[in-house]
Amino acid sequence: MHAIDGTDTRLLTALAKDPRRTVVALAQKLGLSRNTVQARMAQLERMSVFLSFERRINPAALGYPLMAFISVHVQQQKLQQVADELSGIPEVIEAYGLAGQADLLMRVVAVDAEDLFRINGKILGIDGVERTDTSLAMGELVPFRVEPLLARGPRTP
Amino acid sequence: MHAIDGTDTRLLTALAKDPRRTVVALAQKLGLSRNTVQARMAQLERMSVFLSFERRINPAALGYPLMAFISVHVQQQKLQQVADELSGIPEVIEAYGLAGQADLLMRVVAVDAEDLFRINGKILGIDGVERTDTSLAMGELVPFRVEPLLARGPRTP
DNA sequence: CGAAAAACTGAGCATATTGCCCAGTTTTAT
DNA sequence: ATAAAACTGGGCAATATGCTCAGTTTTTCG
Repeated sequence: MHAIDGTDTRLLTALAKDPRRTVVALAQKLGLSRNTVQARMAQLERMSVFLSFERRINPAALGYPLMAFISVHVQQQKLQQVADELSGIPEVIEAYGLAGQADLLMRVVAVDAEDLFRINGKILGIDGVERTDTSLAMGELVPFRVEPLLARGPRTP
Repeated sequence: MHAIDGTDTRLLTALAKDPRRTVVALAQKLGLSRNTVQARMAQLERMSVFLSFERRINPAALGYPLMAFISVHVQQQKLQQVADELSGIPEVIEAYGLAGQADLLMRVVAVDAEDLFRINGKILGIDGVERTDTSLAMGELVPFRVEPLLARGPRTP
C-alpha cells in the first residue's frame, strides 16, 4: 500500500477536524484498531503527506498583519541566484517558480505599509530582478482548505 | 499578557522543529515548568496563533500534483458572488482579494494538465469573472517557512 | 514606591496515552 | 491457491496528560 486510500482520507479528515485528538480517540471514531491508526499515521508521515508545522503558524499573530503577493520578472539564467537572495529575506515566506506571465511569485508578510515598501526595495535591489508587481492581500475570500478534496475520497495519481 | 513574547516565539520554534513533542519535553527544552508550557499553549490556541491543520496536508499526496496560481479580473460589485462560486470548486484551495493589478488571486490544485484546463473553464464560467490569468507553479524556489520571523523574536503589533 | 494581579514554579494525583510486542485473522497481490 | 501485507485486539511498562494547589516571582498600575 503506497497510495492514499479512502481510510487515509477519512483519517486525515478526522485529524483536520480535531488535530489534538489522540490515536485512541481517532481509532474509535474511525472504527479501526489503535494499531492500525498508528501504523497508518506512521505511513502517512513516511510518505510526506504532512507538510511543516510552520504552515500552521499565523504570521499576523507574530506581528506581521500585512500580506502581499509579489511577482517578479527575472533576468535570464539568474532565477536560482534570485531565489537564494530571496530566502535571505525573513519576510519572504514562500516563493514559487512559474510558467506564465512572471517568472516567480512570492508571498511576503510585513509589519505595516512602510515595512512592505522597504521589503519591496530590498527585492528590487537583488541582482537579476528586473521588475516586480506587488499586490496587497485584502482578505481571504476563500480561506485555505483541502477538506473538499478529502471529502471526494482518493484520487489515483 | 496578550502579545506574543520571546518565550512564545521560542516555544513556537521548538514546536515547529518537532511538532510531536510532548509538553514535558518542550518544558525541559525551554527551561520552563510543564504548567507554564501548558498555559502558554492554551493561550496561543485562544489567540488563534494556530491556523488549520489542513495547511499541513500536501495536496500532491492526495493525488493533485499540479498547482497553479490563477488571477482573476472580476466585474464590479460581483466579487463576493464570485468568491462564493469559487468556494464550491474543490480544487480551489484558497483565494485572496487583492489591491493591485487583479482583483483576486487563487491557488488551485489539479490532477493533471487536462484537469487544470477543466477547472479553468469552470472558473471562466462563473458569472462576474471577466478574465483569468493562469500561472503554473513549476517548483518551490523558497519553501514555506516562518522560522526566520520566529528567530527574530517578537514584533510589537 | 507599594500593592495587587498575573504569571511561573514544582509537587502531586488519577487516569489516559504511547510505543511496542505478539499471535491470530482477514484482505490483497501475484 | 499461496504468500505477503494489513488489520485486529490483547497486553505491558513507561510516560504523559489534565488538573489542582500553595508558594514565589514578575509585571502592572495607581
